[in-house]
Amino acid sequence: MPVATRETSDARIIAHVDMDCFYVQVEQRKQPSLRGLPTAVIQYNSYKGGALIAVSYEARKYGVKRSMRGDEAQEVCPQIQLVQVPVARGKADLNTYRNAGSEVVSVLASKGRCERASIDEVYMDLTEAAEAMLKESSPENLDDIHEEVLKSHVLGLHVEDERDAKREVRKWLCRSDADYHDKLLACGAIIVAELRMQVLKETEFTCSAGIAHNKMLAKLASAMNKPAQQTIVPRSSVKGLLESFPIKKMKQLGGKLGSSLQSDLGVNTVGELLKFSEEKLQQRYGINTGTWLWNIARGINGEEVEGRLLPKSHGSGKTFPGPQALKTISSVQHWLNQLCEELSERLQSDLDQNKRIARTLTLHARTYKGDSDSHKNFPSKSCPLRYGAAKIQEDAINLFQAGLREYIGFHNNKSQGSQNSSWGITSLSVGASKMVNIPSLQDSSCDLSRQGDGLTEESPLSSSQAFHSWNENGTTEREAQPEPKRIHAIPTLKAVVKKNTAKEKGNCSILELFKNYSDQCTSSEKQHATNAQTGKTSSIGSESNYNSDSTCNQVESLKEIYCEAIGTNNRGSSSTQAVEGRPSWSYRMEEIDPSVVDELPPEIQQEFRAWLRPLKRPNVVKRGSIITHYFSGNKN
DNA sequence: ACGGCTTATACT
DNA sequence: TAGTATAAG
Repeated sequence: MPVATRETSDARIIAHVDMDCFYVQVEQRKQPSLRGLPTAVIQYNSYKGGALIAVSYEARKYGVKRSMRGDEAQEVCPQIQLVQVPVARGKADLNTYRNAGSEVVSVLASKGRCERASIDEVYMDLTEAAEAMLKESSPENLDDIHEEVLKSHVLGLHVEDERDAKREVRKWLCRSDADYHDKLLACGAIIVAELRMQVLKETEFTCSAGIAHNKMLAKLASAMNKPAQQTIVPRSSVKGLLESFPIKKMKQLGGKLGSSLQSDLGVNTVGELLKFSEEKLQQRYGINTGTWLWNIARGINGEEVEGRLLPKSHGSGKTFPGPQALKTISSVQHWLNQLCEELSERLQSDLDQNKRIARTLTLHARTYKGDSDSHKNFPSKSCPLRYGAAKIQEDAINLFQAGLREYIGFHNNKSQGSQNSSWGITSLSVGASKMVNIPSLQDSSCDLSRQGDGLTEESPLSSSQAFHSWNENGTTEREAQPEPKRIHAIPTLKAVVKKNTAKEKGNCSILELFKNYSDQCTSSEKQHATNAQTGKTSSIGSESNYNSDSTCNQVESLKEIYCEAIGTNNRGSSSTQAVEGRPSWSYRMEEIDPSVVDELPPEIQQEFRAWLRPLKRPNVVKRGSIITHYFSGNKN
């Protein structure tokens, strides 16, 4: 029977795919003679030989690092091949890399839900694919496992002798006493190896990957063995992995937050985070961040793979460091024109290929910060976006002027008409955001499955025309236009909760537990939930006694909620409605006393707690306020 | 005041 | 909402 799991449970199979020194590979494909040579991609050759933005693994052996200048790189590695980023309109042009990234995504998207995490990284949810594979042939029966799979690294698997590695990995993959999670992981690893080979074949790019039960662990793993390798994270290895893992290397903790963890809490490894209660972390870092930290310390991460193959915004920018700072309106005008041209071009391709438009134009600028006392930043400004390079340019310069007036007003002094020196712009950028699909050209089938083909799809004229007619009589009256049907502008909290609550398939220890539990806990019908409980049930959950009526009731209600969410009581579709009005639920999650979870068997308490907890909560209460402290439940 | 350029997200 | 700040690579 098809079983369901909530996505926040760790029965998922998640992969993180990370292209190896991607820009270098793109250049090496363009210029194959560079293959195998120490190579780096640089931009702006002028100052100290340009800045490195990607370094091949051959070059890394010589100590070449990103964030070296070209000159520096040549000192440590004289043979290094330096390739320049393409330049257009006087600025770096990353389009070739963007397009190459899209090539990769469209290969990967054939196999499962993909989230484009950056130009060269993708998350995949392979749960369904892995389950399907496991269903028809468990890896234990697989004689024919490809070399690439055997080259996987399995965390926590000890291989005495390197030469035995593949044999050991095969044994791990095929061992018949593997638990369900490990078998699914094995299937995931097989799928990922296939995908990586397919990427290589179709794009000539190598990549590395991590296969784990959630995004955080998958991401961690993909970086552990590079290039062109994959790493598996069995559940049993998580604790040991995180224990000594440097906190600053965790995603999201590389900046100030991570530093604060170190200096304020004295936490240098993820393991050391375990010492702090959830409340303590919430009190210090806010409700969401606190809970997030508490979870990642335990290897728990319920974030979903988004299913998004296209970027949510486009931007074009350039810096004008130090002496090159722009000091006249006309120089700003010039550069804004360049940036807007590029932006407009990219918006037009996006429209042609993906049938969507951007609705907001944003301008950012920076001024030098050094000496002047008033620490005021140049304000960002935005306005409705009108298509066409000329219009974007016009709007952008107006935004700039508006920002400048404000900036000068705050800053201090008298404006010198147009010439001079109370300001200097060190960075300019324009961005387009709030992408929405165009109703008329959007076919009714689900776009997600088609997005990957955007590149190959072709009907530029028709799409432009459709757009223009839609847009025709209202550049300013845009709001009066009929709204595109399937706008999902901002995911509301409700939507998030819904996604996390109503869910699909898989298998889960909780479900199994409840099966057993209801077998023994006589009544499976809720009306009889008040049945007298005898000591018999305690055989499940250690010594804990389910002897209080209310506890039993609540445990029953947990069960109902769980069954509801996974659609065993109702069809999956009804659960959508259940979240909005909850007509079909007998209990609300928030009515459950959290302490009943303590009564559950220890092995699933953590899982259930993660499951009960909404992914995000509105951050209403001020950080560290008395109120938070006062109402925070007690957990050890 | 240089590592440049892009993107995403959380907070307010 | 718009605008700011943080983070990543």
